[in-house]
Amino acid sequence: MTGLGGGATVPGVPELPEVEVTRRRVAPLLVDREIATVETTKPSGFFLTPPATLRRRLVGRRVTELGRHGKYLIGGLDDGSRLLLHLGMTGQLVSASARSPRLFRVSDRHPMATDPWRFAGDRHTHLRLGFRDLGEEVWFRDPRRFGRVEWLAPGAVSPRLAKLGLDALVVDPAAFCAVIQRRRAPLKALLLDQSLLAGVGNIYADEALFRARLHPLRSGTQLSHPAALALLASIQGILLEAIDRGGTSISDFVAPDGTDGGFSANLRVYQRAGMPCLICGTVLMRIVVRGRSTHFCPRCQR
DNA sequence: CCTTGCCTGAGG
DNA sequence: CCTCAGGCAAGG
Repeated sequence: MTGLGGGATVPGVPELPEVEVTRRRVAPLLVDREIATVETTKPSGFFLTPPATLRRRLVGRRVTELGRHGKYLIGGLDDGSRLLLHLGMTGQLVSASARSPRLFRVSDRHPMATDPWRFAGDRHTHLRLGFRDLGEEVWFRDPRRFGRVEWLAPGAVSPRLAKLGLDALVVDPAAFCAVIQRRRAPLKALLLDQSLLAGVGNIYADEALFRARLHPLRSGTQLSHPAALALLASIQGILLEAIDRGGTSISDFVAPDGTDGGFSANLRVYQRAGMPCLICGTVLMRIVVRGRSTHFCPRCQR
């Protein structure tokens, strides 16, 4: 998923599609199962809820559902409490058993597919959930620990969730236009703002702006209604495409043969600065907006 | 240095 | 309320 390629340059940051693909793959393992064991690493910023508390609250609970809002996974438990998971930059959920640890991967060509053992039981696995009557466990690995785990009491309001805007796949066109067209900030900044629209990260923001032919520094207020509608269509289109592909952007590895596993073939501007635009041949540019790398075609995107 | 999310402080 | 710079966390 990330940092595994040793020299790969495409960051495999989980955004909405990767989180949704993870949700779909993990849900069958969790839902309607009773949590029997909870193992963690020592307390750290990764645990918004201390490991000991987590253990006490989760053991014996049955998982009723696994939902998603933006980049957050939300596990529902049978006592009305919830378990919040955020994959951060390098988080991944792994299905594992003593017999055959297996990674929830996004590509059959991923090196993890042929070498799953390298991920078994290493020091980066911070949360392990075991279930009654099920050999397989669900592991949360996260080498950089930008990910987060939080237990929410029944009825508790999570400030993190409360701040989120509508999910990028759920928001309707009118609501999107209303929120984006009255903001003066650059479109790139607006798309990254999780309180406006939840789920879009750096990669898909750049790709969506390119497909909508909009300059990342354009102000939201400068968007016509049709342009705003087109932008939302681009965003949702690329997110759905990515989900269909299995969340390709989750990979940032270099395959044994030196290729990148096909990931960058799906990217038209992200990390392609200095290369020719696939549409017009103009050299693609990289600028920094809000401290984030931003890639675009100066000719196609106005 | 690079990434995300969160926070605070400085300004409009 | 809105915008934006800067810092933090973490590791390769």
